[in-house]
Order: sequence, then structure tokens, then C-alpha cells
Amino acid sequence: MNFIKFVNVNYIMKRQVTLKQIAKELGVSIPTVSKALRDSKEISEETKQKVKAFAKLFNYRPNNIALSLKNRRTKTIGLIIPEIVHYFFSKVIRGVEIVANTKGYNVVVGLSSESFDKEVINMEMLANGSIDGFILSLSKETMLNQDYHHFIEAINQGMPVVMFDRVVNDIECDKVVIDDLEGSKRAVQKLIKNGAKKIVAITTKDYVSVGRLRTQGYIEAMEEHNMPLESNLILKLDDTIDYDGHLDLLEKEIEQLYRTNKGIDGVFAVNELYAVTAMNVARKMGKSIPDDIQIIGFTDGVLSRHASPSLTTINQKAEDMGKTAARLLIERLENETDEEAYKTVVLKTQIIERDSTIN
Amino acid sequence: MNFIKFVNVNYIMKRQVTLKQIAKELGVSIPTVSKALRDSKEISEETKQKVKAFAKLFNYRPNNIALSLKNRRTKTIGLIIPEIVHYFFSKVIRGVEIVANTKGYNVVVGLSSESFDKEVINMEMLANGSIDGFILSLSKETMLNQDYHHFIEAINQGMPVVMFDRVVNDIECDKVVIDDLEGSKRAVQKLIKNGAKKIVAITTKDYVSVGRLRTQGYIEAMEEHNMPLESNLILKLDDTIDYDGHLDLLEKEIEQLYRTNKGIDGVFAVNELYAVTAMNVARKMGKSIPDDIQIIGFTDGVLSRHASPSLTTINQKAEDMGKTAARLLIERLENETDEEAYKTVVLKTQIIERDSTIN
DNA sequence: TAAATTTGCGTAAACGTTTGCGTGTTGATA
DNA sequence: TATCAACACGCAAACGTTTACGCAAATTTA
Repeated sequence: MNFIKFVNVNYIMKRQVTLKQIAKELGVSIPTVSKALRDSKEISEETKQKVKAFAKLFNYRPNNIALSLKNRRTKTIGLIIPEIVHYFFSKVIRGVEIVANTKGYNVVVGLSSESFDKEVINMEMLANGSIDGFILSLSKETMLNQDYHHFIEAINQGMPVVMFDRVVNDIECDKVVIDDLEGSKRAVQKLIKNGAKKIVAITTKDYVSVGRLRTQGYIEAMEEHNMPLESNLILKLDDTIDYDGHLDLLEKEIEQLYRTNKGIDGVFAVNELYAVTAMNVARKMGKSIPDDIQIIGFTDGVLSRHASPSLTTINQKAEDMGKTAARLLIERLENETDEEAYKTVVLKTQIIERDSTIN
Repeated sequence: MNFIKFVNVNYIMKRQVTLKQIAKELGVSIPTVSKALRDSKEISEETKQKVKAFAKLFNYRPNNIALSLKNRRTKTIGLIIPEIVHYFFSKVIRGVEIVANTKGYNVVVGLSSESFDKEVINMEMLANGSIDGFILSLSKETMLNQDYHHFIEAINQGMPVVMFDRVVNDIECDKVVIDDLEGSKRAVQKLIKNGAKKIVAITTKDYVSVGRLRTQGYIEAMEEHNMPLESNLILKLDDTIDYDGHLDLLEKEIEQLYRTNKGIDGVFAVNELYAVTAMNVARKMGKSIPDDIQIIGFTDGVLSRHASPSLTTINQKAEDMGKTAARLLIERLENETDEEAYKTVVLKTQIIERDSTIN
């Protein structure tokens, strides 16, 4: 065989080499090349050698798109995320990616940016054969609208869906959530055990499912310990506001909370941002952490770790959540026998003790 | 027409409806359906109506994979990121995603986790026809190895590549970087102008291109103002260590820096983590920020904003970087006339003044 | 009314694979 | 030497599209 002429043009070669080209150059048929590369015993040793050598020389790789079309599966997972610049969600992505990659799947990420329309558009972009299944967490707007037709359509078209964190119970699909109620109960219990007498909750409005559950945990913990439950001890913030860009607004709200409720010595916040801001505001008001006020947040992210003092938090196990979601999805994708019952996996939280509480 | 029978089975229908099925049910050929849906004038009004009605009823959407195969373009961008749980990179992803989506592209994200092997594997997974082009930032290991064969191969196969932030100059492709040298010079100049007399740089080892440039900026600024340049004022940290998990190591290094160099009153740190840790350590040692020590960091992320006091930083314009990279790539993809010269876009930095410096 | 044009649709080929099956050639067996 | 199995390969179809082209019927023109 004389490969020299091909070697010469190698560096100009643009497109990936195909079976067709190999077949043509070697004077055999396309199926022969395909079979030779897959070590079929239909093909003679000699031809196999020839084909393999050529394929290697030209770095042949089967075209994924063609395979996807043929196999009717893309080995790609669609991941729809409300917000990517966010510790929790980026950790989830990492978890999904890790499991997906080890099982030979790619991950295409769609950002809903907390918008219903973008969520729908993103799903439509992907649902036309580009992916084998969805992993997603609802945008805030979708939770408000309560319009779930795009999920239902996807599911009806046989596209498996796994929801995580912000889920909707009525939809029939696999789900991964954390035990928000239990977690927040444990947080508040810790504050109580540590001697806090007047504990506030800084939370979100109730349409955010996780916010509602975490508030509920606070309430239950307080009730079980016969602590006074006053409505003005619960600050429900409108989390459609981008506090990251308007930090002063958040600080004002929290400062007012402190001022209208003298003697607060415990704060339970449903996320990192609220917790660290509560701490910063308290310090500006001359309070000492944790001696005057103890603080526990939710979500163990960078803010909690690098705040000073560092924040005691409830760990959400974001990466586990992503991994679990990916496993559930891939399991369903690869289980031919379909029709397995939908699962909801509840991940236990974990309390991470740092310096914003007395240990 | 009698669609009733299809409506009945609608809810069991698994797969997306195809042209073939529509053609069969309507008793016409596949091309007729295709043309009708695309409003070809070859088709009679009557047939068009019929086909469109049917397609709408069954929510027909062209299969993306088939289109990709036919058009030999996937309208998908491959984005390889060293680390996703990271303010800078997640903002870049957001920028890429925004531009990509508005132009009808999807984004598949690959995580290299700072590992050379994973970078290669990820690229191989995507380079077989799954995507139209790459946007990527080098993993730390790749920068160390200086093995760039996978980039070169991709480029030789006609796959456009855009590198951002951590780039390699020798490779012929579009690039987006920030003006690290200028940015860090400005930061140090500000410390000097603010009256700092003994300024340290907390940076990374030189193989990280951005670290080297930022160190260089520090040196040039110091020289231009005739400030003493002592080698022990430059702390070069090994950033292959995961300081996020071993914060104490980082704190020790910085504490020692302070102890061996009495009278430090200015700190220039090449990233957020170093800056905020430098601040926390200083405070633990009884220093007041910004009165005793002024601090400027690089990368305007959550840590900088929510630290207390908040950190003055050099803004890296991560989202802009992502957007620019996406625009460069898409432009090249859609420019038939190929062979346009490769561009390197340099983004200017911006200084964001907060409370860790005197303003 | 025959010829020319338009209309409306179908056929074939292509994108790059894989796989079941058919078939011609070889060598061994009867 | 006729028969048969084994071997090594090619053909065809399929995945779901799009598009150039061909062709019969219907309509217009001469």
C-alpha cells in the first residue's frame, strides 16, 4: 500500500475522514470498512490490518451525529439551570457532569435565568432529538406561574425528566430533593440548644418551595421547644429582587428586623447570602458574633467558608444532588424494561459547625 | 380528514412524530410534507393546509440530529472549563450561553477539572461531529505540561477554537484575554497613591500565565515609583493546592508573610481567595482594614462583594469575556469566506473601589 | 386541436453510520 | 468431479431530513 500521497495532504485536510473516504481509497465497500474496524469475523485478517492502519493514520473517529441518528440516542443529557453564577447550582452541574462523563454522556447546559420563557425555549431547543433526557430545577417564574405544560409535553413524548431541588410534586417523574424541613429544624434546634432565646428566621416568600419548607422547619422547631412564635420574627424577603446587585436593600431590611426586635440572639437564614449579610449588619451595629448573636445559614458555599467569622451552615450536598439526578436519569435511559416506578430521592442534610455559633 | 384516531392515541405516543409518519397518514410522499411545511410553492395550498394542520396537531418538530447530519453543522458550541464552581468561570459560561442562545446555538459544557487528561477526553468526546467549534480555557495541568497536541489536532481538522483567559500564544486561533498587566499595575499604583509604603504581592507560580502577568504588573508599578523590590515581598503560592479545602495552609503562608515582613501596609492579591484570606488573617492579627493595611484583589466575585469590609478589586469582566468568545466563534463559523486572520481581543479591566482601600 | 407551459407531486440522492442478508469464490469432502 | 461448507465481501435498508430533478396531468397558448 502506498499511503504517501495521503500523508502529504494531511495537513490541509479539513473535515474528519469518513468510512466512505477510507473505503474509496482502499478500494473496498463502506460496510467492509465498518466491519473491519469493529473486528467483525466476516472480514479477513489482511483487510482488517489494512483498514485499521489506514484509519489510525488518518485518525478516523466515527461521526457522533450519524451514530445518534442511527441509534436514536444521543448520549447527551440536557441540564436546565435557573442560574449558573451560584454556588449551589454550579456544584450540581459538576455532580451531573462527573457521573455523566464516566458513563459516556455529554451534558448540554441551558440557562433559564429564572425566567419561564427562557426555560421553555431552552427545553424546546433541546427536546427535538438533541438529548436523551432532562435534568432540571424550576425557575422562580415557573414556580410563580405554576405553568408546567412544557414538562408534561416532554414527559409525554417519552423524554425522561429528573427534577432536583425546586420540584413540583404533581408531575410524574424522578426527583431529587434535600430534606429541607428536617435540615432547618436541626439548625434552629441547635440555636436553641446553644441558649438562644429570641430567634429570627430570614426566609423567602412561600412560593419558593424550599423557602416554604425551611420556614416550616423553623416554626416546628420553635413550637416543639415552646419558643414564642411571633410573625415579626419571620422576615420573608422577595427573592425576585437581585440582592447581589442591590445589597443595600437587603441590609436595610435586616437592620430594620434587628431594630424592631430588640434582643435577637439567634438568626436562622435560608441561604448563604441572607446569613452573611445578617452577620455583616449585626457587626456594623456593634454586635459580636457569636457572643451576642449566633447565626446559622443554609447552603455551604464559598461565602460561608470565607466569611469572618466563618458561618455555621446546613450543607445542601449540591454535588451529591447532581450525581444522584444523573444516576437516576441514566438508569432510566438504559433500562430497556421501562415503566419502573418514579422515585423521589431525599438527601439528608448535614450541619457544618463553624465560628458563627458557640460550639 | 379524520384525525380522531390519532388524537386518541396521542397520550401514549412516545417518540416525536416524523415526516415519514405524517406522509404515511396523509397518503403523500415525505418530500411533499417537508416542502409543505417549509411553504414551498411547489405544493398546492390545499395540501399545505392539510399538512400544516396535521403537523401542528401532533406538534411536529424537525429532528435536530437529522438536520445536523444533513447540514453538517450542529449549531452547538463546545465549552471546556477548568473548574465550574468558580465565580469567574461560571460568569464566562453565562456570557457564552447568552450570546450562543440568541444566535440559535446550544452550549455543551465539558469540565477538565484542571486535569490534562480530562481536557483531552472531553475534547475527543466532542470533536467527532458533536459540535461546530470550541471555546476553552487551559487547565492548570496543561499549562504545566505544555502539551497542546489536542488543540492543534482540533484546529487542523477544521474545528474553530477560541481560547480565553488562560491562552497559549503559539497556537493559531482566536483569543480573548484581559489586560492582566495593565490591571495589576493600576491596582498597585492605587495602593501607592493611597500612601502604602510596603506593598506585598500574593500571587501564583509563574506557569500560570495570568499569574505571571499580574506579578509582572506589580513589579513594573513598583519600579516606576521607585519602591523597594524585595523578593520576599512576593509570595508565590502553589495553586495546584486546593486551598478551598485546606484554608489553614493558605492562612499559614500569609501569616508568615506578614510576620517576616513587618510594616506591610498594602496587599495586592491576584485573586479573590488570596485577597479575602489576606484580609481575614490581618484582622486576626489585630490589624485594621483599611487603616493599617489596604488590600486590592483580582476578580470581582461574591467573596469580594460580601466580605466585611468589602474588597476593592480589579474586575475581570468575565461575562464580557464569554460573550466576546462566543461572538468570535460564531462569526468564524458563519463566515463562509473562511481564512480571516485570527484575532486576539484584549479586554480592559476596571477598578472597583470598595472598603478595603482608602478612597 | 396540437404544442407549450404551468402545476403538483414523487423519485433519487445525500449526510455517515450499522447490520442482516445475499453471493461469488475458495477449498474440502464425497 | 460434483456438492457443500466456509470465507470474504458487497448490497440494501435504516435512522430523519432536504433538495435537485423528473414527470404526468392540467392549463394555457398558438
